[in-house]
Amino acid sequence: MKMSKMGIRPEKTAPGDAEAINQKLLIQAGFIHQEMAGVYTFLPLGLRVIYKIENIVRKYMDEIGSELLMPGLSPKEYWKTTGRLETIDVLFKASAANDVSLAKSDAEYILCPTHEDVVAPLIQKYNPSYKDLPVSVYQIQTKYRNEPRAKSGLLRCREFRMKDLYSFHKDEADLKLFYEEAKKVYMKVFEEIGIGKDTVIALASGGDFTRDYSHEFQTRCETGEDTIYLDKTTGIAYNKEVMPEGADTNPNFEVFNACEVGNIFPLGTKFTQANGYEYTDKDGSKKPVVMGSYGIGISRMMGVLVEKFHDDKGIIWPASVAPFQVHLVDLQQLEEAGKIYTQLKNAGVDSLWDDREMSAGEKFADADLIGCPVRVLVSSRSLQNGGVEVKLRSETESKIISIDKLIEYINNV
RNA sequence: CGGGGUAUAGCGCAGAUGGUAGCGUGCGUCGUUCGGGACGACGAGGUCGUGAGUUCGAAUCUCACUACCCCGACCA
Repeated sequence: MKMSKMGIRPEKTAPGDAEAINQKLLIQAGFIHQEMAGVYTFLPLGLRVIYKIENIVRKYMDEIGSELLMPGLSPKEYWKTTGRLETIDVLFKASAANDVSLAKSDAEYILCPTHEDVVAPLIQKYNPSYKDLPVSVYQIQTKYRNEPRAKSGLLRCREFRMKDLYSFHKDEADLKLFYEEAKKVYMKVFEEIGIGKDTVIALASGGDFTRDYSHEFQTRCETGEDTIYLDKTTGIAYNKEVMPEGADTNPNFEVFNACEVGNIFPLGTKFTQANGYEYTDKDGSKKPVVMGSYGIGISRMMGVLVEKFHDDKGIIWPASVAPFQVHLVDLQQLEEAGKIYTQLKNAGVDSLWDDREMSAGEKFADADLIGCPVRVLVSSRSLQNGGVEVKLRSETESKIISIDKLIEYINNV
């Protein structure tokens, strides 16, 4: 992508009222634009990161479920059926009553905060028999939750991207099998994104979903809003919310801040029973379907990555989710820059080509701010020295690489 | 929803005791520069969050409202 045609440019200063580092850097670098508290536009750079994260998630979720897409807008009746119209206090309700064309209508809809209530009747319709189970579906979709206090940039939004997967089983034992498999697949996702070693599975409250524990995927992060207690002998992690008083003085626990990037719930029959979803077993008897739900916060993940991976100059994206692999800096509008851009493109390397007429310092500053893994600098000086100058965002030293070895170099980074 | 803070040019900010708004940056034109946010000259850009009130006169004082940020409560 040519930077001159991106339609968005980095700011020289960070927003004055932002405190969270992800909010400051993502806005300053031009990844997101705030529309309201907790509601953001994903700008070209930001959308690319969202897609990168989503595609990694998608790749692994395809191993355990099939993708579909449910609507963000849903009929109120689904939520009445499950009783959650009253119990979820962050529901956004959409009204059509003031639309002249529907003058007398008092129809009210729900902007979905999650989809258990929508997916259960859907799956019920197509999967009546023991032969159909287990079955699982997922989607990557925009959620709406009227958080009483949106904050910290992408960490806590009122509109956000989420992957949610739902599984349906004949019994608790089968759910348990799937549930454990889902944990493993989740960890693969986090490993590929680059936070595998820093992510633990913590026992947490099941909320009003279940009296059992739910399991949170918590990524170590100094600015994270959750506190995790890791039992050093058993290796089991707990969210502070389920810890008894006094545990923080117990030396057997390692205590650290973390940010929740995923949460999985054994739902039991709460949603299926509310809908009267029973399958017909082999012997002809009716039995309640057992359900689980599994979420990953896509847009929050983007925020967490910035919280974790940055320095005083800007973002340092993990290569797997960087908006571009290469930031091509062209200091003098050289013809070679265009050739290199095409060469990279033909080799399947995404690059952001800074073709703007600006000073070198500004281009370097923007490259550091945006945070692509590899900076490739082409200038009359670099050409004189035998090629292009490459520098990793995570390092300070640069070196000259001949143009014909550039692709090979990048592929080995 | 409680507590605190903020709201002035695209962005970042300054404007004591009331007198009709300024700096930096960015933007436009010209010239000089050209490898870590270059320099000079000229220029464009603001109903000072909204609405009332006090006053001859309000960015400034009073009240109400709204929005945003932070702490707390909440977070299926």
